[in-house]
Amino acid sequence: MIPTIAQVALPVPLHKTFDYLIGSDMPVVGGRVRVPFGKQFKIGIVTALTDQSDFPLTQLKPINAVLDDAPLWPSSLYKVLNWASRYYQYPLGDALATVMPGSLRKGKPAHRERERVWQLTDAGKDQPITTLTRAPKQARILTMLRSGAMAHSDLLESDLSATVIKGAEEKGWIEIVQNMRPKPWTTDYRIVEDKPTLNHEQAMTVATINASQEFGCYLIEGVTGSGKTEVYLNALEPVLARGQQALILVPEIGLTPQTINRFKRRFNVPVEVMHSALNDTERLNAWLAARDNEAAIIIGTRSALFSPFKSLGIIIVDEEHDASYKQQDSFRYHARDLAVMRAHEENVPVLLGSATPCLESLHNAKTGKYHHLTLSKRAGNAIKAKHGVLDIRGLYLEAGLSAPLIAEMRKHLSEGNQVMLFLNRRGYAPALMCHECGWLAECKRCDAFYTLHQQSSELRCHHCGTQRPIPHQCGSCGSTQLISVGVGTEQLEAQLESLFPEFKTIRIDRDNTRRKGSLEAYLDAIHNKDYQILIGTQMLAKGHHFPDVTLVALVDVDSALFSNDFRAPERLAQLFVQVAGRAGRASKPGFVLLQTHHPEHALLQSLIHKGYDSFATEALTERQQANLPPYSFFALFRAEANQSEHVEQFLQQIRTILDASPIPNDECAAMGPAPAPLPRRAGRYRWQLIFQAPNRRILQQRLSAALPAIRQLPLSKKVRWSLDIEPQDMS
DNA sequence: AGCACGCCGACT
DNA sequence: GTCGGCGTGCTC
Repeated sequence: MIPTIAQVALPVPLHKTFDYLIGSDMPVVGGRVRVPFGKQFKIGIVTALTDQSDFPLTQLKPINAVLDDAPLWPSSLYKVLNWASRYYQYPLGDALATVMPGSLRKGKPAHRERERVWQLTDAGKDQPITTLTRAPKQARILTMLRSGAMAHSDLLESDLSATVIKGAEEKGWIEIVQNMRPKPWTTDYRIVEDKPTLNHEQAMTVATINASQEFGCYLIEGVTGSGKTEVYLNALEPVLARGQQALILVPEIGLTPQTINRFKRRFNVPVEVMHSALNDTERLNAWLAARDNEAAIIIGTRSALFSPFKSLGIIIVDEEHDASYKQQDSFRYHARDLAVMRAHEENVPVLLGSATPCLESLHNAKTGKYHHLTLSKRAGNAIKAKHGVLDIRGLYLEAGLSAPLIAEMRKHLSEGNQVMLFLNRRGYAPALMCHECGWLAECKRCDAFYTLHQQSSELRCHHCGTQRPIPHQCGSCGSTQLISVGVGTEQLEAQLESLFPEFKTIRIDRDNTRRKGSLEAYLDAIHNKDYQILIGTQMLAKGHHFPDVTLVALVDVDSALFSNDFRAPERLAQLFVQVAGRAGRASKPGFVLLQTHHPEHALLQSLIHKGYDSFATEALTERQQANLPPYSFFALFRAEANQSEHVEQFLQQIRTILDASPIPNDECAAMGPAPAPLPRRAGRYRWQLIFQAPNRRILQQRLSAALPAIRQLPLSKKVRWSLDIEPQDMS
C-alpha cells in the first residue's frame, strides 16, 4: 500500500481523527502536520497512514505542511499516551497537545535552536574601525568580535540590536560559526560525593531494587528520616553506570533547590528540571535534552512524566501519596498510575516512595502487585516524635484552642522553642451570623456562607471569589448584633497575639503567600527563629523541616473524621505523620497534639496508638466493606448549568444509558444523580453521578460503550459537564 | 474549541 | 434601516 491519506488527531474536543490527503512530503505516524481545519489551520499528530477514507475522497483537503520527519515520542511513550487518552476518556488530539511542550504545539521545530555564534570574516578583520565614526554600533560589533566569537544573545545584551548585527552580516564583516552539538551526557559520568554507608535495611532495599533491570513496581515505605533519598540515589547508580537515564517525579511543592541539588551533587551528570513555572523555551530545552540524551536525570512535577527519553532506565515517584499527581482539570490523569503504566511499557523498574503511602498503593503491595519494601530505622539524629490526643469535650475553647493546649504551648515557648498550629481554614471565621435571629450571611451565587476576613474587612466567598463589605445589620431582622461563627487561621492568629504578646506569630496560608518568593522568605524567617508561633494550612506540612519546633497541634481533626469525602481520614493520617516528621531533632524531640471531640474514634485510635500501617489496614477494611476504592473503581460525572432541572435530567439520562449497557453481571453500579457537595456555585447548579466498576478494564469498557450515546444527548450541549476517572477529590 | 450562520432587540 | 446578542451546527 502506498499511503495517500493521513489520519490526524487535532487539538479539538472531538473524539475522532480527521483524514487529509498526503502531498509530496510523506508524514510519519506520531509526527506533527499542519492542516486546514474549517476556516483555520491547526497542528495535529498523524495517527495512521492509509489509502482509504470513510469520508468522501473529493472533500478531503491536503496537508498544508509536514513538520516532523520522525515521531515526537518513542513508541513506548506513544502507547502510554494512547492508553491514557482512552482510559481517561480525553480526546487523543487534545491529550497529545497538552503533553507536548508549548513551542511544539505552536509548530516550532522539534530540535534545539542552535544558538548563532558570530565571528569576524576576513573582510571584517581588515576593516579599519576608525573609518566607522558614523556607524558607532557597527564599530562596536567589530571591536567586540576582535577578542573572539560571541553568541547572538550576548551581543543583544551588549545593547546591539538584531538589525545592527544583520547590517554587519550584510556588509560581509561577520559570519556565523556553527555551534557544536551538545554531547551525550554519558561521557563524564562518575560518582562525585562521598557516599554515606547504608544501614542494613537500606542496603537490603537497594539490593532488591537493583537485582533486576526489568519492570517491577517497588513501594518504598520509609518513615521520615529513614533515608529514602539515599535509596533513590543508590538505585540510580547502576542505571546511570549503564548509560541509561532516570526520571524522578516530585510533588509540586517538593521541587526545592535542596532536593535538586542532592541529585546534582552525587553524580557528575547533567540534570534537567521540569515544572510549571518554566517558559516555553526552557521547557522545550529540557524536553529535548531528555530525548536527545543530553540529560541523564530529569526531575520534575506531574507533567514531566511525559518527557521522551533516549534510553530510560528507571522511574521514581517521590511522595507517591501526594494529591498533586492527579491533574484536577481538562486531562485528568494520575501521574503515579501512568508512571507505573509507563515503566511496564518500557520494561524498567518504578519506585514509589512515601512515609505514608496511599491506600491504593498499600493495597497493591498487600496483594502482591507491588514489592513492599520498608525502611523503619531512622538514620543519624532523627528521632520519633511523641504524640497525644486532647479530649476537648466540654472544654471552653478560645479561638478553637483548649486550655490544656494553651498551657502546653506556653511550656514549649518558655523553653525557647517554636510551636506550630495546623488549621485548614483560611480567613477569620467561616461564617457571619445574626445573634438575634440566627441569619447567616450567604453568598448569593453559591450555596455557601461567606467567610469573614477581618484583615481586609470584607466577606469573601471561597467558592466563587466574590467579595463584599461586612454588613452592619442582619439581612433578615435588621439587628446590629452580628457575630462570627467558627475559627479560621486569621482569628487564630489574632487570638494568639493577645494570648502570647511576648512571642511573635506568623500565619502562612494562600492569603499571604500569593506573592512569588514570599513563602521562602517566611520559611527563612522561621528558621532564623524570628517567629515563635507558626500557624498554617496544609501548605506548611510539606517539604520543610523545622528543628526548633517542638510542639505541633492539629487544632481541628473532627471535620476530617466526619467528612463526606471518604478519603478525608486518609489525608488526616498522612498530615499527622508528615507533621510529626517535620518537627524536632535528637536533642529536642517533637510532640504532636490533636484536639478532638471524638478521642474514641476507631481510626484515630489506631493511628495514634499503632501507627500509620495499622490505621491503613483498618481503613482498608472499612473501604472493602463499603466497596470503595481500591476495592472498586469510580468514575465521576460532574455537570452544571443555570437551570437545575437540565443538569439533573442530563445525568439521569446518562444513568439510563449506563444502566442499559451490555455485559451482564459485571458488578457495576451507578449512584445518583445527586446534588454536588456544593450544589450551587457562581450561580450555576451542580449535580454529580458516580459510576462504580470492579476493575479498570470493566470501567473503561462500560464508559467507552456509553459515551458516544451520552455525547449525542441534546442536553450535553446545554450543560457544562466533565468526566473524572478515578477522582481524587469528590467535590 | 473556534468560527460561521442565523434570527430577534436597541441604536446611529 | 444596521450592530450585535448568543443558540446551533460543522470542522476531513
